[in-house]
Amino acid sequence: MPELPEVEVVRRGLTEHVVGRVVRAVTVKHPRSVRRHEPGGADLAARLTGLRVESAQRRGKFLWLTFDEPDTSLVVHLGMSGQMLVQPADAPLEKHAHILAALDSGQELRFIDQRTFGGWQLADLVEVEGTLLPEPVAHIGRDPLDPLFDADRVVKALRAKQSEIKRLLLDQTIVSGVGNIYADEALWRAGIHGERVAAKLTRPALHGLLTEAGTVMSEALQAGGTSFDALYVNVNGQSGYFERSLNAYGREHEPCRRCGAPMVREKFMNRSSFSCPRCQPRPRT
DNA sequence: TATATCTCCTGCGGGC
DNA sequence: TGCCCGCAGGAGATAT
Repeated sequence: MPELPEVEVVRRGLTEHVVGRVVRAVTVKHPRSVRRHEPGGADLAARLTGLRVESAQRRGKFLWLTFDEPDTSLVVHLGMSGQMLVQPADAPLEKHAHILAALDSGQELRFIDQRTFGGWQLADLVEVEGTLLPEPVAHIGRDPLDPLFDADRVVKALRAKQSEIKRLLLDQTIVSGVGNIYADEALWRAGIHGERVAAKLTRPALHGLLTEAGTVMSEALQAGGTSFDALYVNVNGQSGYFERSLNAYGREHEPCRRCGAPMVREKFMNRSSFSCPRCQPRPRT
């Protein structure tokens, strides 16, 4: 499932294979994949055709391409199962290939998305605190790998919240890029239970948690991302290998790699959370 | 205003 | 074998 490291792997792949190329034609095969582009798939296809890709950028889990047409961007979110593949135009079509963009290189950029949570949309670029961002990304906070990430500011924002810390880690407007997997990993490394109320955590504890979030995602990025199945692959169709290094996520009943206690799985926000009951004690009620 | 919950979707695995 | 159900989860919409 694509989180920040996986999205960054895709961004790098796009930089290598798509930047500098001209879009020759676009085919939208599934309307849900362009549902956030309000004028519709035909408009998206018409406006993309003829543009030269100038850069591939990212904030958190949002990707976007910029073009030789100023102020225009193509925002891509991979959702839960999205892939961006660059294939020869005559390669067999993948089952869930929903958008095809023919490039002047003779290759095709394909958006493949089994669960259709992701999608493409064209958006204007707007300036936010000195940085140009697509309008749909303007409200997203900086991620821990961003050179301008301001940990003091994020800690201050967290300490003003009466909500559980894991819920806040997943709130992309506060700190972006963290999904369910890396939230559990960062909390395990920091020794904090996800249901602790943020406002009751100390500043050093929150700084430590943010540091761990950045560290775990950096390590995952070096490994090429996390992959549990065929749903996540990078722009070349290769899977990541970081799942071998996960300490919390998916390890129910397995011994904690720090203290040996059996890891537990709990329901939180309609999804699974994995933690060590000894290293990450639940908050006192 | 802040916080919590619901909804979208598809493939897989378990139970019967 | 085939059917049904629960599960996975990002982010916007809706409810409290």
